[in-house]
Amino acid sequence: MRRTIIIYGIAMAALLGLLKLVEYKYFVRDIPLEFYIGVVAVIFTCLGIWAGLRLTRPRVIEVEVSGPFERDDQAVKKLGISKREFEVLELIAAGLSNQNIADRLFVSTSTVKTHVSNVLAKLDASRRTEAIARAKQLRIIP
Amino acid sequence: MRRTIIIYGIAMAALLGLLKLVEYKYFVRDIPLEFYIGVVAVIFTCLGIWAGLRLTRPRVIEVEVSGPFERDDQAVKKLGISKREFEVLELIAAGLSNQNIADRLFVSTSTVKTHVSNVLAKLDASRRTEAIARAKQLRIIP
DNA sequence: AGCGAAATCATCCTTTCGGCTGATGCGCGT
DNA sequence: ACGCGCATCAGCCGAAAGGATGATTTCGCT
Repeated sequence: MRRTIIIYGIAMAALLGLLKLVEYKYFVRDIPLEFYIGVVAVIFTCLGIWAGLRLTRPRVIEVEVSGPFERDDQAVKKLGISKREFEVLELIAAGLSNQNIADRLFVSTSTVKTHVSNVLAKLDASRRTEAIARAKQLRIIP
Repeated sequence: MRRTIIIYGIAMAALLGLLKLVEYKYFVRDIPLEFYIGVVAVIFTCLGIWAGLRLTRPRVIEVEVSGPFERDDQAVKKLGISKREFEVLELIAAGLSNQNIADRLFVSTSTVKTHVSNVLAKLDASRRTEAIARAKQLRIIP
């Protein structure tokens, strides 16, 4: 989150600087102001869309039909797995890498690694694939 | 979606019109260009965020039935996964490391790695966790 | 207001994985 | 006999994952 804001700020600053430069170097005054504004509008619209998507929490997905899968929340609680850790566990099971997870949850890979380590410890696993297998077995993921 | 685009277009046009108006009426040239640009950037960033969220909302996915599991041998054959490779895939899904698999199948880790690589390629995955997810989705493992 | 649990991030180090290349042996079918 | 698919093994390299530890921030609850 912080990172995105920073990146956004930098991009904004860079763009303004660039515009300033262009203005002085190439007599931008000759370009109609509307065009100028239009370019900025388009660029920032794109940035806005990007930022908006980035900032939005991953919509969970969920589906369920048929399968009589029912999460054993009891087990989750008993193992002491926190909410965030559980999210990470789900993404692991979805086949994402730490980097992928970090991007999706909008945190650093360090954080993801910490969560992963905690999950592994709590599930008594030493590999993520093992964690998936155990979690499935314990009925805490489909 | 269509409506969103229309609204967006109208908003953009209205804003540009407004700016033009302001420009002529109140000598906007006196206002520093940077400030001008900044305002536009902020406004369009917000619009971008709003539009982005609006445009990408509904993303519902599938499916799945989970009754008694039934392997889709068709899929396995279609993917060209050999017998041995399939064995390895099952052990991967069971959470074993390459070393574990090698021990269990009485072959070297080199062999296991080769099989794993082939499986990954055939499932179009780049991590074993991804392979597990895809295999599950394709109903070739439970 | 303050305590404790979560969540976040970082660094260092080791192990495991994955990609690539290349090689050998075996059975099967034309 | 020859080609072909499959299974087997090896070595190298870089990337990803895992373990250990410490620090800071945020947040819920009392």
